[in-house]
Amino acid sequence: MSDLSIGQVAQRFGVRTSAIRYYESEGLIPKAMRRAGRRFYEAGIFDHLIFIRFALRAGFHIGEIRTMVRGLSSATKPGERWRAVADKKLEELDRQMAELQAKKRLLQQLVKCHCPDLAHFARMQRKAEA
Amino acid sequence: MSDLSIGQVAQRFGVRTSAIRYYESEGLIPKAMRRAGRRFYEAGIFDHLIFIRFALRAGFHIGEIRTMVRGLSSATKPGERWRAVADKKLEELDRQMAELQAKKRLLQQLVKCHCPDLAHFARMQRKAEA
DNA sequence: CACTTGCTTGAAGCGCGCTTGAACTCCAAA
DNA sequence: TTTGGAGTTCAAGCGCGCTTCAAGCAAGTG
Repeated sequence: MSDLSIGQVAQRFGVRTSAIRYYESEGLIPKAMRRAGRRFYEAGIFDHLIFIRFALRAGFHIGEIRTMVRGLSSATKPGERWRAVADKKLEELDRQMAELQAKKRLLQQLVKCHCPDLAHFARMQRKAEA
Repeated sequence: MSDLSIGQVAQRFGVRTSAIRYYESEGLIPKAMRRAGRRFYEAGIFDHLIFIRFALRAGFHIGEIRTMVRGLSSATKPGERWRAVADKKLEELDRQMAELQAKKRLLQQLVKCHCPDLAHFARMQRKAEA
């Protein structure tokens, strides 16, 4: 049988075995078949892993990924259902962008101010707040 | 005496007492004077708290803030020493921005693809990687 | 047979900015 | 007096995406 052990899958894909077991425990990949208690995988597992890697890189959390792959057995096409999730995530990323911009603005204040001491800085802040 | 208890400071500034104790334990604010074992503060404490709040909002970690306030007793002006730290943080924020942009690009792929199933998505990904 | 290697499970650890809890002290009001 | 509220310290908890550890089992090799 050309089935792969968890170690082989992990090595080929470039993750640790612990990660794969974790994905299984979290329901991101189907339960592997067992032989003598050990997990064995068919080539299709890589499709799942590719999706997980993609989704993590795109900023999805484990729970969101679970939601996306759980729906795989449903009638509608994955692409359709994923779009809604992706759109929400895009909004979230935009919020994070705005936060980063806000931080940059603050930092530029700090760079501009040649503060002689804490009290001076605090007065400046209080003025800015008001 | 018009000194403030930790509860009064916390309420006026809008944080919990536990946060103030934590800042003290981490060396972000000077050790408060004690009366019968309890902390009492002068008005100057707010300058410190304002700086901490500002720095946290700007994305600094506790350790970085400690570095910034520890240097307060040094000869050079705070503004001067802070600038170097702020510049490094600005670079870090730019890296984070780039990461966010990368995530957005990935998400847009997902939105564009009307994937009929996982295998289709995986093939697409493999092609994109190559 | 022993030994090694890779696997199994469940539980605990990580970093970080606090919060929460347990067990205690101190002071003021009823 | 007793009750309550606010303070003290130290230790543990949180979330999250795994990793690491402990203790043991299965299969192949000498």
